[in-house]
Amino acid sequence: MDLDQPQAAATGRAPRSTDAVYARLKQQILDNRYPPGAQILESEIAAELNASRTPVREAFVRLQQEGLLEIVPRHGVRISALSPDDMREIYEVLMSLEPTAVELLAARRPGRAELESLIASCDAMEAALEGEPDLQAWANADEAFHLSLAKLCGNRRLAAMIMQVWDQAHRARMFTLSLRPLPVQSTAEHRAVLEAILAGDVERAREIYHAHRKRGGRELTAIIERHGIQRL
Amino acid sequence: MDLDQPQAAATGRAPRSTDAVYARLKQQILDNRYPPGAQILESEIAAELNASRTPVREAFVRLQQEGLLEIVPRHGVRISALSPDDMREIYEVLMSLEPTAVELLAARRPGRAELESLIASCDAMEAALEGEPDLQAWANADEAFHLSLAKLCGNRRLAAMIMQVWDQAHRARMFTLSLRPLPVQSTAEHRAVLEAILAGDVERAREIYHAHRKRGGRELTAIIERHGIQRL
DNA sequence: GCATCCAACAACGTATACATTAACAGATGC
DNA sequence: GCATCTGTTAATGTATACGTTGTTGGATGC
Repeated sequence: MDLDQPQAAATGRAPRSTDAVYARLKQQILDNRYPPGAQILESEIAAELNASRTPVREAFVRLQQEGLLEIVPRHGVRISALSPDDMREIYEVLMSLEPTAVELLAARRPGRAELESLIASCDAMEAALEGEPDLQAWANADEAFHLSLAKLCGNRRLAAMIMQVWDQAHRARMFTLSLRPLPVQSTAEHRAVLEAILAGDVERAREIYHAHRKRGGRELTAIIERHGIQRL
Repeated sequence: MDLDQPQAAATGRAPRSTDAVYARLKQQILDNRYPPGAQILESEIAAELNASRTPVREAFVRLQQEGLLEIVPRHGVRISALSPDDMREIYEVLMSLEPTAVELLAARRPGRAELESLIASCDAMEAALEGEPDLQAWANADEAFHLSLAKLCGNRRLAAMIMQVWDQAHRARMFTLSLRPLPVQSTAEHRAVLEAILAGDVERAREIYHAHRKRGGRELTAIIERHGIQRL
């Protein structure tokens, strides 16, 4: 759990190959460009990204600790594949951390200005469902909402942890996006949380958020079971 | 957040220098052998542990993501120094995660056998306060209790996160150990949590644990303020 | 005397070389 | 024909070499 972006955009600093490899590799994993469970060699990535094995190894270590891949000694790395049990773990963690983040934020009594990114995300989610639904846009706004909230809570450790498990679940969310019912209720819940924060109603904000996560977890579990998905 | 011990005791496996460096360095940091905020060079550690810079760098990356040190580009690493604000963050995270862990454990209705390590820790805490108090023994038992609980909750991600922030706060706990009142109430609270788990009373277990953490946080904050501690 | 500039050096970031290990294939013995 | 053993090979883990960067100390100019 590093608290800052891993030395990424340190302006002016000489750009480090390690950071570039890390960023690109992470993006490719999140974009599902490697099948879950895939075995990859250091030299493959090194060749693909025009770097030597050294920065690649360093990126592997970072990504392993973020739970996106697993270093298999003497055999390169295996891209993480989430089991239904992993999804349960992730949702349990989020059901614990996210309501806390909301609570901390609401207790600060932030003004509209500070919540601008949340408001924008809410607007974007609602807009994405008007007329022809744009699920991809909705998912982006949903993600933006949750990550903004994590960042705004005033606890960098909490934020880093939320973002970490969120990333782990990213591929699963994208996969189930089109399998779940239109996220109308979810969108409404986001708006309700936002209102509660603005009203400074700490307890209500926490409640709604917890229910939101709980419902989301149930929905996802149902989809996974219904489709008999074992790993993703 | 790696879920397993970082390839440490993979029996039979050829021992990796990286793991040895990682383990020793981590232990030395937790033992406060480096002053908080200390700047250390790769070559110093390499010489001290009879390894080359390569495994040292890898260990640095792991420890940075655990929040025990910070890699300062071109300047080696700086051992983390906790500010009062950091302590607030850590306690907020623990107040969120640990009650969840207790809840998950209690909901499983575990038998006495499964809770043996918790029972032993409770006994040890009580024993440490009988007669001449042995604060070090008490602290060890306290730590054992909390870490056992994390491991028993059935969620590896949750457990890893708890252990991570717990490690971050380790030095601060050791420092304040002799400055706080005799942890009689804390010991009683542990026993009460254990009883609640055995009784399968999920809600009560969560409540007690949350209150326990809250009180601990207040106590620590008070000590920090009273002594005007800025970094540790 | 003080600020500035330059040069030497020290440490890092990356590439590469070397040692080690595990898998695989071919050969050998039964 | 099948199992086993061994030599080869490929990929990792570690050490080292090299280029780059940031710092420090001294000399120079005002």
